[in-house]
Amino acid sequence: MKLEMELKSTKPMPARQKVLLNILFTASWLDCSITRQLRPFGLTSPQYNILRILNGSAPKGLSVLDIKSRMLDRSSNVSRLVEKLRLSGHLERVPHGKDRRMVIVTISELGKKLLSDIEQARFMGGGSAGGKLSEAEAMELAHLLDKFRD
Amino acid sequence: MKLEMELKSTKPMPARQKVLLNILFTASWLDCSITRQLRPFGLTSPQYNILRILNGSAPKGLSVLDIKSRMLDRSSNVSRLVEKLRLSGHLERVPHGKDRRMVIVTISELGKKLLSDIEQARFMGGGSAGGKLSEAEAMELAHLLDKFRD
DNA sequence: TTTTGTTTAGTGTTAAAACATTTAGGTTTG
DNA sequence: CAAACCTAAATGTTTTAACACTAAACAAAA
Repeated sequence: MKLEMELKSTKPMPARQKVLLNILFTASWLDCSITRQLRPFGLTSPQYNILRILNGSAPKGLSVLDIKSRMLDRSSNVSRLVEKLRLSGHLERVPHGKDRRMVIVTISELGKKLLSDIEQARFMGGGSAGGKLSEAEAMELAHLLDKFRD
Repeated sequence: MKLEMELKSTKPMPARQKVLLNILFTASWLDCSITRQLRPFGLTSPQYNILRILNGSAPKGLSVLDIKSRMLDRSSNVSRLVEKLRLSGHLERVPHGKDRRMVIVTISELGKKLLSDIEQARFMGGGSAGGKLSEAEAMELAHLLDKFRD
């Protein structure tokens, strides 16, 4: 559905403002959908984000700051999120050998299994967001978003 | 900067997944920028959203549910946000004549003034996000986002 | 009319975000 | 070396989000 419909906007809007609202609205819509998909697995979306980052850099781990710098939401409190995931057994924390201020965080086998379970549920659910977009359109969209942030 | 750079992503990603991450990242970036701009005015971004919705439908007011259905983030607790804005004098609440369950919310003069102050500060700051996009690109981006949600 | 169900707004509670601050370890410089 | 400074992680505190639930008013039907 078009944004104007979604927001029941009456008056016409300048294109740049429409884009701005559309980005915020689409992201909220998407995050809501992701949250719903993650719920049965007991994960929040920032937690999921961390697990995927760690999985991507496995078997090497990352420091807390390295994780933060790779997150979608840079205002996340990584220390507390990591502690939660450690308590649930999805990652491990080991002190850094050289610099004892740092902590190296690594995804555990249980964490990897959870990620693959989620992947599979998504595949089964078929609900892949953005499915209406062609490959070329997806690339164009990503490019325009990059340009938007410039 | 390109998304891969921002997220320090090493491995190549399928286009649709890249779009997904890009939408979430861009929205978080944008929301952070808006929050920073609103801070001096003592407004949060959902509060600002409500004031703009009410301003758009002034002089007629809207019910709490009508406001909610027009918000960017549909999970907002409009009752509490409205109460906050009422306490700060930026809007007014009057019970609906016919249906006493409803409350009609209207932006106040103070609320209108606040919006125009914010508008002006933005214009002065010059920091209009998406400034690098041409009119045509902005329209294309909005269209692709609409299609993404389909 | 009374019962049943529905809609609208508000509330209660828990968890998480936002933001500053602290603690501890490391680095640099006098 | 010691003092000042910087960096990484954790913590404290306040506000807000998330979610279910309640209360009141309306609507419909028996």
